[in-house]
Amino acid sequence: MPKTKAAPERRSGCPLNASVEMLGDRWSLLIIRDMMLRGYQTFHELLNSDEKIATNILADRLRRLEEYGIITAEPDSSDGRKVIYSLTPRGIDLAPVLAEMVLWAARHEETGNQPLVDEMRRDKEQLIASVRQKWAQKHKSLVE
Amino acid sequence: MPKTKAAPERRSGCPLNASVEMLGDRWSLLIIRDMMLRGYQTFHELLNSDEKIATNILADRLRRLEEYGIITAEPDSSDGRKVIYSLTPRGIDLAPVLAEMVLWAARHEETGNQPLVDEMRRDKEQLIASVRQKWAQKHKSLVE
DNA sequence: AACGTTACTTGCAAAATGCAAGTGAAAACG
DNA sequence: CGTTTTCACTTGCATTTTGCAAGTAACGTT
Repeated sequence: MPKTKAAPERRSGCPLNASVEMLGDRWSLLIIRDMMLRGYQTFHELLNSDEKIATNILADRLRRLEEYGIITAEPDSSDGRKVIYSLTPRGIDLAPVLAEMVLWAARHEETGNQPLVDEMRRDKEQLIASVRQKWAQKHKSLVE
Repeated sequence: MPKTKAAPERRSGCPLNASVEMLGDRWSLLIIRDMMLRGYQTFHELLNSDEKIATNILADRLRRLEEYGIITAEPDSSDGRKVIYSLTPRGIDLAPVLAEMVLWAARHEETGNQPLVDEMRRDKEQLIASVRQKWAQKHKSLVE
């Protein structure tokens, strides 16, 4: 299995630094959240995020996430204009990171999206498992 | 006189967005890593991170992390030049987030700091517990 | 008093971000 | 068929953030 391709020079070899260089900005994890939890798969859908990302930034982040092997971009077979973005196994593996970040913020701060938080709190492992399963089905349906 | 905390209007109410707005940059989590795992507590120590942060950025991030209640800044009682930065309970609660980010990067990519990764893999909960305990002692020793 | 430490600040160039408008290809409509 | 709409971007430009080098004020050491 190919790991990452010739990586741009990292500031250090620490794995946390690797994560931060790939995901440490104000948008990447929100895009992954929308794909993972809301099932968004097109540029247009991702533009409608609650946080109102700009089109050039979204295009840039999708390009970077693809480079990092976190998502894939494939032309839609039934609509030549559309591009279907999908999480790779590597992207799906970010579910625990997202879960811990949601729980951390919710623990100390008044935030919205209480249903999500409650579900995370109630059974984090179960939710992560269901995300994996949902995406397994999505990949299957894209092939069929 | 410290700046008044102005209500930092959030882009959305999602708890993940709250986390990202507080921690979503290339330095904050690395600073927290150095405090949590290496026990760094002064400006000078934090400057010696593997990733070579600039002094103005470090000062700015420490200010922000304090505003968010993730760390505290107290003058050193035995050396008037020094400021002792400490993780608050809220900061310590970031241990699971750090752990998952380390494990994610290590799972799919060649990175260094293998001892840390191995320890995380072997027993994540145990490591998080030991971080909590280490910091409990540190707080006690600061009071005594 | 002179000198080194410590925790910053300041000035400035470079890069990243954000907004508005535009582009080109494909689909949908009439 | 021609026109309009949808879609996934790109481009231009102003603003903000970052990064580097240098400076500074307070304290501690000798």
